[in-house]
Amino acid sequence: MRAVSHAGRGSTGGDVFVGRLLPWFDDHGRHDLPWQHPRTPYRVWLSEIMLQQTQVATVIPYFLRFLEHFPTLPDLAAASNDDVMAQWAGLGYYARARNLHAAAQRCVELHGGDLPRDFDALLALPGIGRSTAGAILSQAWNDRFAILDGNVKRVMSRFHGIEGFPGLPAVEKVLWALANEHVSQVPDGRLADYTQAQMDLGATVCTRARPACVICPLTDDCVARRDGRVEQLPTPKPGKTLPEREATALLLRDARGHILLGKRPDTGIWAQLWTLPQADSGPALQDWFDAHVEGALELAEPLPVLQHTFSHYRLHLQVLQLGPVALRDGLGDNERLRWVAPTALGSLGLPAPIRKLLLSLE
DNA sequence: AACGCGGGGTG
DNA sequence: CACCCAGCGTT
Repeated sequence: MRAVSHAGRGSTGGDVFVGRLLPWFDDHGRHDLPWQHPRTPYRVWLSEIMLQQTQVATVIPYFLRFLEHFPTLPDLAAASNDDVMAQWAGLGYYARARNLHAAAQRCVELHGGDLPRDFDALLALPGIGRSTAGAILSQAWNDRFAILDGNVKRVMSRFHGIEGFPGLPAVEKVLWALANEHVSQVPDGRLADYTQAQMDLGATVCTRARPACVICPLTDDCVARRDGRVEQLPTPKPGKTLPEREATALLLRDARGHILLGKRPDTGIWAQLWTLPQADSGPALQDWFDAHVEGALELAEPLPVLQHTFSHYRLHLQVLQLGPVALRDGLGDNERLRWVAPTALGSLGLPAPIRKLLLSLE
């Protein structure tokens, strides 16, 4: 993939990502995690399953206790389901424990009581997906397989400046391609370290919040760092589509060119701010107009629809412009409704989109 | 493609 | 309190 040969390699042609990550891991990576000593397939597998969506500090005591109860894979396979679930209790995502137990039994039936050293055979075991299979093969046997977990997605997104939510299939495809390209450049015998190095970097340096770019070994070649987009990447999960609401507002002027503003109620959207008279529906707006204004609403000129996003809905606001008009007798110039000179708008509390609209018209 | 699973960290 | 995470299986 061209993106790698450009961004991932220095002028010498080596892979900068790999070349800087491995020495960093030797000096600053984590080398004393329980599943690293000894780094057997069974222990690596167990750790990888426990670490799915769960942090290292949480996993460690469970991992140690679990191994005391089930020292080997056949021990686990032979255990009762209740015993396995009891050892898992508190870790969450209990399907992981069910799958772990079932996979152990399958390994006894099909693979002589060991985990298979084969990507497709691992993938066929319940609870093992593409990333976990790669993690097991690379960590347990130094085989050349990439991983793509949350850490790697974050590191890759930043290092290569990849836009788009990493959960989207199209984005994930790009990230897998980058991960595969890098892993092809890792020296023989260092695949286990490389896999751990990526996770360590993501967990301790290239963190979700407040990444420590100053001490990052990749900082000189990181696209997000270069472009000042570290805080923006990876692109966050898109929020659920907000409900849409529509409303209509009136931009009324009097003979002096003053604009009619009303004060919002004490509660609700835009509470206590001054804004244009507004209604949720056409009839409601007509009613308000007839009660307050001398003139014909039909003559009002529609402005481009304003779009404003609140935390819980998106508002499309149709503003109708009309003037000059006068208020009916006895209305206006009080604490809830008044004519305001354009020059005085800046000193009132106006909702941001309304302020922007009014100032753009002057 | 979207969702459920679960407990813990984080702003 | 809302959001996110060392993912995977199901729908």
